[in-house]
Amino acid sequence: MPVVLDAGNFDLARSVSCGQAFRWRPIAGETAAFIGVARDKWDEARQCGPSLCLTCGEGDASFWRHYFALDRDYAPLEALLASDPIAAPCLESSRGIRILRQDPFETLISFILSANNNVARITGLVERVASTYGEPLNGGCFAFPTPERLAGASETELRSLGVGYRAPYVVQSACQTLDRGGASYLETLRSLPFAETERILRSFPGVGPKVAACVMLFGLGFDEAYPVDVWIDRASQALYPGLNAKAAARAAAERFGPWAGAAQQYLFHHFRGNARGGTPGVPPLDPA
DNA sequence: AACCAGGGTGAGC
DNA sequence: GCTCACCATGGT
Repeated sequence: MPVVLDAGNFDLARSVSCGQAFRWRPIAGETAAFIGVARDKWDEARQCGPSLCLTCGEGDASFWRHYFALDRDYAPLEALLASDPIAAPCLESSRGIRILRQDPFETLISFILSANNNVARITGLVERVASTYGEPLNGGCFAFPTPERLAGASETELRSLGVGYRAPYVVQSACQTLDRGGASYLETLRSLPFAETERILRSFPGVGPKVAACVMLFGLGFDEAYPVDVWIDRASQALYPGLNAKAAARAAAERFGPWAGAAQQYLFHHFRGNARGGTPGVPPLDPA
């Protein structure tokens, strides 16, 4: 029995394709329909106007409502962006994106793989890692591998999947997760202060400032985390033309406060989208 | 054929 | 504290 969730102006395609999650692929022959995996569940998701339609049973409805953050009102973010003449244009291209509530270990490994890489290739990497080491679910999907499984993976095999020089980072970070208590340890980071969580995450091999911010935002619920990659460098400097990249990013994060992470995602999607051909009818931000 | 992609590490300063 | 070469891989 399908489930229909009230989704407001939630945009499924944008939310699962904007580079925050790597486990959703479009269903051939349909528009705005995706099959994806989160934790130990897989599902088909379809945009049905202002609703999100799922093929799961009623018992999983609350899980997906939480995963897609349908319980949260994004009006304050939209107002914040609309009030800035530079940021306002990204509303047209990014409205409806929600920060998904993903599994911390999956985000940790996925964003270790993201280093100096691009979204399309990361998606393929994560998919191959999952199907090689993950538990098979129904529907031909695979759960993301456990820390135990990846801690025992061989670097040679990971390299054969295309992981490249990040292979030792994956194995060692999985080992370190295991040493500290497994996947549940990462969950405990939610209740720690921001700076303390960042410090701990950066002690994992392959985790620097950017990856730590992604894990905190996408996996641990730190809404004020503001991951800075090459696109956000450019976007931040468009917002603050006088400042260098680092100072501009700091100013932007402070300006958006508890909405910094979501604002970052809207900016990322807008800037990256413009570089990839743009959204028809939507003028680009001035990169200056 | 260089250059780029949701960067991090280690060496040298 | 800071900068910089280097790191695999595939697409343009």
